[in-house]
Amino acid sequence: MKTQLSKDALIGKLVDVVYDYGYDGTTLSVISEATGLGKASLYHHFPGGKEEMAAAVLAHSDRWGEARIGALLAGGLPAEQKLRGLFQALEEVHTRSHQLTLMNVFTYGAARQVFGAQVRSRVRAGLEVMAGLLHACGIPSPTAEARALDAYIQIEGAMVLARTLDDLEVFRAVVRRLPDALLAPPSGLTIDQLAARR
Amino acid sequence: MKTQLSKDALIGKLVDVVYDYGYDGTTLSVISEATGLGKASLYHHFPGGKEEMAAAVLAHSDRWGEARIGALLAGGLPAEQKLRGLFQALEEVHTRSHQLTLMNVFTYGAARQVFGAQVRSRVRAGLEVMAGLLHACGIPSPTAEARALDAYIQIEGAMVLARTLDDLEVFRAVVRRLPDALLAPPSGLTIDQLAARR
DNA sequence: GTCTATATAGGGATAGAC
DNA sequence: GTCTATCCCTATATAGAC
Repeated sequence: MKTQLSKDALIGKLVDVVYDYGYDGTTLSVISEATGLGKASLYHHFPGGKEEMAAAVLAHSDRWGEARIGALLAGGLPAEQKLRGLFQALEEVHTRSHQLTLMNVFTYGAARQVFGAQVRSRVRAGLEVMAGLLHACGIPSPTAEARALDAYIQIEGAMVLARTLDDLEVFRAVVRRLPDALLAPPSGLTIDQLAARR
Repeated sequence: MKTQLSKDALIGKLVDVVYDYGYDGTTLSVISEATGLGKASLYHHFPGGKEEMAAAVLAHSDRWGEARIGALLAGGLPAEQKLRGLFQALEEVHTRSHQLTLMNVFTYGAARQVFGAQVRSRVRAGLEVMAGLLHACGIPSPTAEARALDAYIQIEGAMVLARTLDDLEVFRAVVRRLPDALLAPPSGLTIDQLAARR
């Protein structure tokens, strides 16, 4: 058979594996089993081997961002709806309680040397996008940047706790309450009023 | 020579390596280089091999908790000082911007099967301790539990972002502002007033 | 308690048939 | 485009000398 799996489907499997096992834990044997392809076939698609496969995972994340988030930002919605849509998109891609993130796959060990800088620049770009949205929602500039960083911290932390406690709800609750918390007027609601809004 | 490195010092090296490389990335070669011991010597100290070495890292974390946190909790300080001391202890152990955490080493891939449940129970215990302290500080019970979970989320998330951005300050800022945020009266300060207190 | 040497398995990677 | 077979290297682990 020429093709059992489209390139996109192949990369999709790759993404799942990497986010389950981490970079070092993702062996060619694991990929082979997950995709149904032999090791040599994997090298046909990715001559650069494991490193190129990991790069494909990163590139997949980029494409997803450009498609899903880019379309959202380019659309005619008001800034607040864009921000809320962003968190909705986030909830859509994190569906398993275990499941790592870019930041928890590529920022330590062997992967850090190769991909650390790339991940950093993507995160920085993401922080700017979120701060920009908050600014467009009326949050003054220094506060907007601080809240964007806080948002990332809480998102990543929620994923870590969800994985550790094996409870996806931990992540969902945070993602759902964050938009209101971020959009609160600079001297508005108390943290508990915000928590009660969940 | 009989002993170049005490068992405690040996485990200390082990801890550093595991928190730098993750479970899969921590190879015996890396450990050997970090400790100056040959592989066979490592097996003398840990007959169970890599798994026992990882278990020693977990046990080290337990001992640290019992010593550093246990003493704090057993002491005669008021609850608020105990809580603040807890965050101070946290800042003491996280000294490098890269550096993983228990939750980011043992909760995925091969390690998850072996150590996932242990880490989960330790985190649950930690959550109870923190909620108990908050309760003792006058935070009513459902709020205390929610804030304890939020604290863990922000701590872990801050470590992830600090590692990704290679900036330890990200972590430090969160750890320093958290005590005030957690101790705020249930309908007290706004989130920005809290942020301004950093 | 540490070492050298070695056994065995699995990792990444390639050649070449189909 | 996928496979089988194979290569080399590293990983974990052990035996036995010192």
